[in-house]
Amino acid sequence: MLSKITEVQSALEVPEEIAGLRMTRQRQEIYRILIEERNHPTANEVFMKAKDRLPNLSLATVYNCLDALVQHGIIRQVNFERESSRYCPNLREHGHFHDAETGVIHDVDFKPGANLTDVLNLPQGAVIEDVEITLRGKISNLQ
Amino acid sequence: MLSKITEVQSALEVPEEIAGLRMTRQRQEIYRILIEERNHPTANEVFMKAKDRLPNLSLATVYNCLDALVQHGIIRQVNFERESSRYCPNLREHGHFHDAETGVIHDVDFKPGANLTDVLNLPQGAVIEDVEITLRGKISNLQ
DNA sequence: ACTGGAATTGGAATAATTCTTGATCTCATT
DNA sequence: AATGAGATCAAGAATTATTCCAATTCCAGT
Repeated sequence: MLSKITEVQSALEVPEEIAGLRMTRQRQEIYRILIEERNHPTANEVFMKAKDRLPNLSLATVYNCLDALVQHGIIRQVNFERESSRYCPNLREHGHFHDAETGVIHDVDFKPGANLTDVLNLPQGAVIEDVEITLRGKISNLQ
Repeated sequence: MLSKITEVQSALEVPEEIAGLRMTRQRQEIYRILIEERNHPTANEVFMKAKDRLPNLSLATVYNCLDALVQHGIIRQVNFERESSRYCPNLREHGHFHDAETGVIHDVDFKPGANLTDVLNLPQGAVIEDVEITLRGKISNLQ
C-alpha cells in the first residue's frame, strides 16, 4: 500500500483539470499509465495496472474515465479488428502499425505535408472529420 | 420486386465453387446479397435479407458463411469503431468513407500508382500485410 | 443407396462494454 | 465547519455481437 504522500506526488504530474475535464484521482492515474507506458493498453490492462495504486478501482470506472478522456480529446481510442479497444495518449494525427509477430503496436506518423487526398479518390464533396489507418504486418530485419 | 426469372438468373451468377470453397445454398445466397446490395451490411442485416429465401437459416450460419467467404478471400470484413462488423464484396484494395449524416459507407479507391509509403513514415523494415483505412465525415454539397 | 466429412442449426456460452442504482466525493456558498 | 447540488465512483446486472457446441442434415465420391 502506498503512502498518501507518494500518491499525491505522482498525482501532481497531471494538472487538476485538462480541457475542462476535472482530473480526479482515478482519471489522473489512468492518464498517467497511458503516458508512461505508451503501449496502447486495453481498458482491462489499464485496470490491472491502476489497481496497484487505487485498490478500490472498478473496471466500470476505468471505462468511464477512459471515455471521459476520449470525449475531451485528451486521449484517443484505437480499434483493431474486433479486439478490445486500446487507448493512446498520442494526439498527433497518426495511424498504427500492428506487428503481427510481436503484437507490438507502432504509431505511424504522416510525412510532413502529406495529404490523404494525394493517395485516395474521395467521394465528391467529402469532408473528413476523422481518420483511422491501421496497418498489419511484420517487421523484417533484412536490409 | 424482382421476378422469379431474374432471381434465378442472378443466383446462377454464382459458381458452384469459388477459390476452393464449396458454394452451398447458404453461401451462395449470402454472397449474392452482398453483390447485389453492396451497402456493407452487418451479419444481422444479411440474416434478415436471406431469411426470405432460406427460411431455416440461422444467424450462426450467416456468421459461418461470412467467415468462410472472408477466409477464402471472396469478400472482406470491415470494422468501424466498435460497431458490428460489415461485409464487402469489393476485393480491390480500398478504404471506406463513412458519411456520419446518412450512414452511407462509400468505398474509397487508391489513386493509380499511389503508395501508402508516400504519406506515412512506416517503422524501419515494416512489411505491410493488410491495410485498413476508415474515414468518417460528411458529404458537403457546396462547390 | 451408403458413408465420411463438411455444413447447418439452435441454443448456450463468452467477452467486451454499457447501464443502473446507490453511495461518496467535491466544491461553492453559507 | 455545515450544507446541498451535481459530478463521480463502485458493484453488479444487462446488453450486444460473436463464438462455441452438440445434434442433425447435406453432399460428393464410392
